[in-house]
Amino acid sequence: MSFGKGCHLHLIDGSAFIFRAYHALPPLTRKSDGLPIGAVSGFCNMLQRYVEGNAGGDVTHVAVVFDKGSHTFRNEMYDQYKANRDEMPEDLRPQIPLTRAATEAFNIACKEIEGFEADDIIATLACRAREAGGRVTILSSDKDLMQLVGDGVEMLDPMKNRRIDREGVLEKFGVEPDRVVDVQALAGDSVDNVPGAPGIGIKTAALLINEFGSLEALLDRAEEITQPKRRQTLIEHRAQIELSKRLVQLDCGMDLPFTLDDLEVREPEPDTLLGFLAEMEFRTLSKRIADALGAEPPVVMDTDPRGTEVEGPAEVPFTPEAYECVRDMDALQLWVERITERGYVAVDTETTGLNEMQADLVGICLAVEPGAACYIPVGHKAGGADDLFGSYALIEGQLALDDVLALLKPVLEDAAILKIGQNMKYDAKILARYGITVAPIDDTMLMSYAMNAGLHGHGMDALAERYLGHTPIPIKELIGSGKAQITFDRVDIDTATRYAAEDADITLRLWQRFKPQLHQTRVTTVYETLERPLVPVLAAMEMAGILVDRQVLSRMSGAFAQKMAQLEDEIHGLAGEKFNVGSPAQVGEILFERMGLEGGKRGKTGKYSTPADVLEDLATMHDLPARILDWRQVSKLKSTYTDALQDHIDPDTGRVHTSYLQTGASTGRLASTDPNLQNIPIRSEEGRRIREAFVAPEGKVLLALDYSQIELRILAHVAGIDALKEAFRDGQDIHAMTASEMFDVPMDQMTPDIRRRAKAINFGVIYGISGFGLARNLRIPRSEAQGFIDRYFERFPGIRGYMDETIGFAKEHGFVQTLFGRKIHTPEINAKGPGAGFAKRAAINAPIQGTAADVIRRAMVRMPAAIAGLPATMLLQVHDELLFEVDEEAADKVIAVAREVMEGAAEPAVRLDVPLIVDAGRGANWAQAH
DNA sequence: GTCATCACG
DNA sequence: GACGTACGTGATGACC
Repeated sequence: MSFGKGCHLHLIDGSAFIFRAYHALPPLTRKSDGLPIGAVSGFCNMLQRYVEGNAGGDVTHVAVVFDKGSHTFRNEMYDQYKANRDEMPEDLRPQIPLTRAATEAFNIACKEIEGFEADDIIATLACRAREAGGRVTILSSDKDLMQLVGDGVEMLDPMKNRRIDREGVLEKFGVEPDRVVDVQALAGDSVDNVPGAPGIGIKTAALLINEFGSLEALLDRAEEITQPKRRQTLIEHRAQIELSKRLVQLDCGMDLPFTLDDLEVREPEPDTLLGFLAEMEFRTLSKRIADALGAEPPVVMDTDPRGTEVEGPAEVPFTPEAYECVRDMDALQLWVERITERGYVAVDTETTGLNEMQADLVGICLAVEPGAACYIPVGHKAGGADDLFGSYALIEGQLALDDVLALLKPVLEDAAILKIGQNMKYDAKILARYGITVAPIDDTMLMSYAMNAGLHGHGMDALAERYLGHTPIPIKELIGSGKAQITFDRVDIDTATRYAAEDADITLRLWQRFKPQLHQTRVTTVYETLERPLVPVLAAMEMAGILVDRQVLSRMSGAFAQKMAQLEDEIHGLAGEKFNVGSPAQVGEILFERMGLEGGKRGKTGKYSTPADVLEDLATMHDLPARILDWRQVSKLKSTYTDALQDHIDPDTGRVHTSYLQTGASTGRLASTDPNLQNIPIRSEEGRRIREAFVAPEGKVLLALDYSQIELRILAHVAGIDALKEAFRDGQDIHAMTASEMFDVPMDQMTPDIRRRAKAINFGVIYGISGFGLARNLRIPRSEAQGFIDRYFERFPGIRGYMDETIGFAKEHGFVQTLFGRKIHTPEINAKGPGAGFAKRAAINAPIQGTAADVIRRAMVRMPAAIAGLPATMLLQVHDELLFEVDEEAADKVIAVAREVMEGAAEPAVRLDVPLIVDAGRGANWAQAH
């Protein structure tokens, strides 16, 4: 129904509801984890009473409106606005987002707009509804809203159940509703810290307004006032009074990203609502609402006295003995039928190792419902030590691998059957080597990451423990650890069945739990666009690998070994004794005790600390620390790169296959392991040469495309820094521009040193700058560094605001968000002590780093389709860079296509105020491509 | 296994 | 007024 005559709109002041609920109830906590939940409970009860009370009434549209952000346009006018408000109580803060979730669960429109008070949204909606000819009831007792009353707009105090109409307002303010702001402007408001006119309260104000007709008339004709004191006050404080009026005047003309029609009353969806209530563990309310909806009351988890969750009666217990070991094709066929009927299955593979390029399949597990899981052994072996040839033979009674795969392949590739895994990339890569392309997939690890990044890890053991109250069988119990470790194919089949099938069972249970939560926590888009589709892309990159020239590395290793030996002799000579240069403890001992150099600081283990910057300072006084630094550099390059990389060259492909952790970094960045190809040296000339070992095969070239200054560009956008935006749009040297602005040096007189300082500050801002950090980085006194920062904030206003808003948001919600909606939780943000400093800086950095990470993820997801048909393969991602291997002739074409994808990756979801620019290079090796 | 160090963005 | 600080990662060798 389109909103118009005959419609009745209810506007609920959500923030007022929350505070009422909070103060009305004792501090309840959720049993299972101690989460404070009192206000949410009260809030839900109020919503339920509201819904019951209006059943069958004439209300056609309704919205619950909340405040959002601590900084509003009123703070721009008057920085003291609401400045005397107490901090939100610690135990209320985590409940705030839950009240939003509660509103959604009741299927009531939930509205909030960053940087606006609920009152302004309510005012705008009320005005629009009135203009459209409808009726409005505002459920609140806030006197600030009384200015809206009249012409079909009423208020209702939900606590006292008292209507407030024109008479009610007259009674309270002594004037008509349209003059309420005038009275408030004069009387001020100590709660909101609106100054008003000193010495004038509501009574006097009403008297004056009624006499002169309006505030403006009163102020213009203030000379006519007979009482000298009053006259003087009004004349003297005219500006303050006018400011007060602007502060109390509600904004009826906001731009809203929704219409009245969007607020139409909707029936709650029983599953969603009851699911939410069960999650909150509200037993009584769940029952009441289930009755009202005519639905089954949900099972609410119960807890034991230690606070760990145990399953409610409806949960299926874990019974490893019940898992089926599939040993004949008929049994397997039955599983295929069960899966096909259901349309989804949890899958887990067991292999001989963790390297997907080398490991062999040992067995496959399937689960279709809690407790119903099977294990299909295909590669268990026995024999060995006592065997004449030291070889192993397949154990009897297992299905043939080929038969199993032939039967499962159609299921695993069936577009109508969802395959659920925990870290599905691993299983997909294994199965890919057996000719199976697993799709479509869901991944519980990624679901957990999308919902809870920053809160906890996302490995299966941690998730099972936390969400199922179950400790899985540790793999160590099967294969041992250390030197005595065996491979999974040597594990006894019955034992393997209990362990392996349990993993599939757990995965299925986690999936059932997480699936509805994605929506409730509003990360469905993140999961569906940034996580799920990335899995096959990363799998393909990892399997492609990059060609590494062993000879180049080996030669470098040799040269490094010589150099180290030389340096070692020199170092021992300078020190006058032999010691282990690789031992920081011994280095500290030599430098600070034997040689008596100044400035030794002990770390928490009591040993001297000898990091590079300390040694660099000492290097001005003595040759020894300088040589130690040289040694360390060479040692690092040799051990971590030229030696270790050779061990990672795959014997079959001759290439290096890294593994990307999609859930490794809380910000949304990837992490690379085994080996880490995201930290190959580039900054030092010597280290950079290691990149010459990363090569393209004959006839091909490597392409490197990297985003230029992406994090600074995102900062300019999110903090709304016009000067930075303009500089980026004009393609200026951003650090030089910053330097020019800060140090008043014209661009044509810029020196490298001034630019260097500005660059450090630009980066510092992204990291949540501190005077201490900048001072250390630039090696200048702390006071000077602080001066730079102050000037930066002065010259680029908006940065400060961004930082404060971000920290405020984190304190209120417990997380921050990227432009694409990724959540990064900041559980330490309300801690006190040094942890709070860390958390604040991390909170400032996370949306910037995370948005950049989202952008390149979007580019990666789109890339395969964009370069399909071109002779090109995407090989590596290094945070802001993508590396490709392409046929030489196609290089130009691929650069053009890939650049377009990368530069347009934010769109259409986000339209940045600054262009994203991608630089490209090509060459026979990675060093040249840069 | 933890710490210190250092490689990258 | 003191605290103790740049953000995010992974690999290595030393040492317990």
